Amino acid sequence: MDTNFDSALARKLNAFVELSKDELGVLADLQSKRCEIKRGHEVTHEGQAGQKAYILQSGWGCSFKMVPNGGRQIIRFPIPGDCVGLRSILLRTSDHAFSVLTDSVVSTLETVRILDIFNEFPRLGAAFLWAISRDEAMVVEHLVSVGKRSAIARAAHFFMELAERLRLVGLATETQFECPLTQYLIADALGLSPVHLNRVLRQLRERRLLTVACGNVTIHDIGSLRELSGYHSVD
Amino acid sequence: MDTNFDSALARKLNAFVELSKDELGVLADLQSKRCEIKRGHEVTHEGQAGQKAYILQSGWGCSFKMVPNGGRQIIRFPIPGDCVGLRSILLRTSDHAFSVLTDSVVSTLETVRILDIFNEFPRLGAAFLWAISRDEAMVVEHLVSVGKRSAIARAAHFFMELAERLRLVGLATETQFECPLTQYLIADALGLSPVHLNRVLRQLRERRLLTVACGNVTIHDIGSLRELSGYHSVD
DNA sequence: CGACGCTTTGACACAACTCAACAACCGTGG
DNA sequence: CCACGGTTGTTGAGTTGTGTCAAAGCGTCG
Repeated sequence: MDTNFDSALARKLNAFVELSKDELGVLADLQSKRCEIKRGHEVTHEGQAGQKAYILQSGWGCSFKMVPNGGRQIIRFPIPGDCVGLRSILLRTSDHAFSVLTDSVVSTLETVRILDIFNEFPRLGAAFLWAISRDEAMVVEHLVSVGKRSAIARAAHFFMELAERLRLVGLATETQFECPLTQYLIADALGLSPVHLNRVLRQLRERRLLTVACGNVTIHDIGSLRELSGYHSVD
Repeated sequence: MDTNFDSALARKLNAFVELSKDELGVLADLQSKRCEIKRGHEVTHEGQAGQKAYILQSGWGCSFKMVPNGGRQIIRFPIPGDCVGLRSILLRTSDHAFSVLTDSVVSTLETVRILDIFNEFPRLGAAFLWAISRDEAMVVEHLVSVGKRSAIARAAHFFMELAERLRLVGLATETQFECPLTQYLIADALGLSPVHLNRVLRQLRERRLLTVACGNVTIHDIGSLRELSGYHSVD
C-alpha cells in the first residue's frame, strides 16, 4: 500500500508526542480514503442526520451556523490536519454546517476505527484527544474574544491564533502566511460587520502591527499584538 | 457499598439510553468519591497544571476565563449532572477556571476509569460521549448567541437553554425553575453589561415573555421566546 | 441598625452598524 | 482583445444598540 506517512495531521500530532513508525502507519491508513471537493461546496449541512467525520488534508474550510435573520456565525476555519464533525457523531443531527472555501482534499473517517485505535495504540489515541481538546479550547477562546474583547483586540487575537495553528502544520513562518479568507468571512467569525472589520484592519496596518493584503498576512510586531490581544497559546 | 443509584448524571444519561442495573452501578461507583465545596470557592484555576475532572452533584457552578483588563467571560454554568474539566486533562494546563456559586457537592473523577468504561461498558461510554458532545454543542451555540444575536434574543436563548438543561435532570418544570444567578453573572456570560442586561430583563418581563425574580425564573410565553431567540434544542 | 450586595433607573458617550457609493480586481464570454 | 458582471475591498456620513457613570432603592444578614 502506497500510503504517504507524512500528513498535516501527523505533523500536528508530532508536536504532542513523537509518533513511532507503526503509529504513523495507522494514522496514514486512517486517512487513506481521500476525496476532492470543489471550492464553495457545502460538505455537511446543519441539522443533517447521520453525518460523517472528516480530516482536512489540504485547503481551507469553514464551520458555521446560520441564524434565523440571515446572519452567519463562523465557528472556525479548519485548515489541513484539522478534524471536522467528530463531535456530532453522537448527536442525532449535525450541530453546524461545514463547507470548503478553496478546492480541498478531505479524508472521511471511520469513526468506529477511532475507538479501536484508543485500545490498540493508546499513545496515538491520546494524541488525537489532545488535538481535539485543543480545538475545543480554541472555540472557548473564540467565545471569550467575541464576548469580551474590543474589535481590534479580537482581530489581533484571531490572526495570532491562526498563525500558530498554521505553524503547527508547517503552513506559516514566524511572521507570514497565506490566507484565502475574505473580510466578509473574517467579519462573520469575529461577530463584526465587514465594514467595521475593514477599518480595524486598516488600524492594524497603520499601527504597523499586521498587514493583510493579496491573500497574505504579515505580522510586523508580534509583541504588541500579543499584548493588544491578550493572546497566549494553548498547550 | 451504599452507593445511591440515582444521580443527576444518571437521569441525564437515561435520556440518551436507558441504562441497565449494572451500568447504573458502575456510574454510581464512578461518582462515589464526593466532596463538599463552599459557595464562592474556586475549584480550578486557569492555567493550573495537573487538574482533575469533576461531576457536579448538587449546586451551581461557573466556568470562566478572565481577560487582561479585568473582564470575565463566563463559558457556562454547570448544574448537577454536568462534567467539568474533562477537556483539559490532556492539555498541560486548564483552559479555564471553575468555581461554585452555591454550596455544592462534587465528585472527583478518575479519568483513567473513564477509558476502562469505554471498553467494558460501551453503551455507558457512548452515553458519556453524548453528554460531552452536547455540552460542546452548547458552547458553540453560546458563541453564536454572543456573536450574532441581539441582547434580548441572547437573554431569551440563554434561559431557554438553561430551562431545558435543568429539565433533563429534573430541576425545572415546563415553565419554572430556581436560579441563583445574579444579573452580573448572567451579563458576564452573555457579553453584556449588567446595566443593559437589567433593561433587557425588564423588556422580557414587560413583553410578558419571561420573569426573573427572587431567584426564580418563570416562562410565560415559550412560543414567542423560541421565535425571538431562534432556540431549538440539541439532540 | 448599619453595611453590604444586588437591582433599578436616568443621562450621556461611544463603539460598532447600516446605508451608500465607488474602486479594484477577477474570470468569462463575446 | 476588450467589455462585462460579480466579488471584494475601501471610505464617508449618519444612526443606534450597548456601555459607562452615577445615584438611589431594597433586601438581608451580622
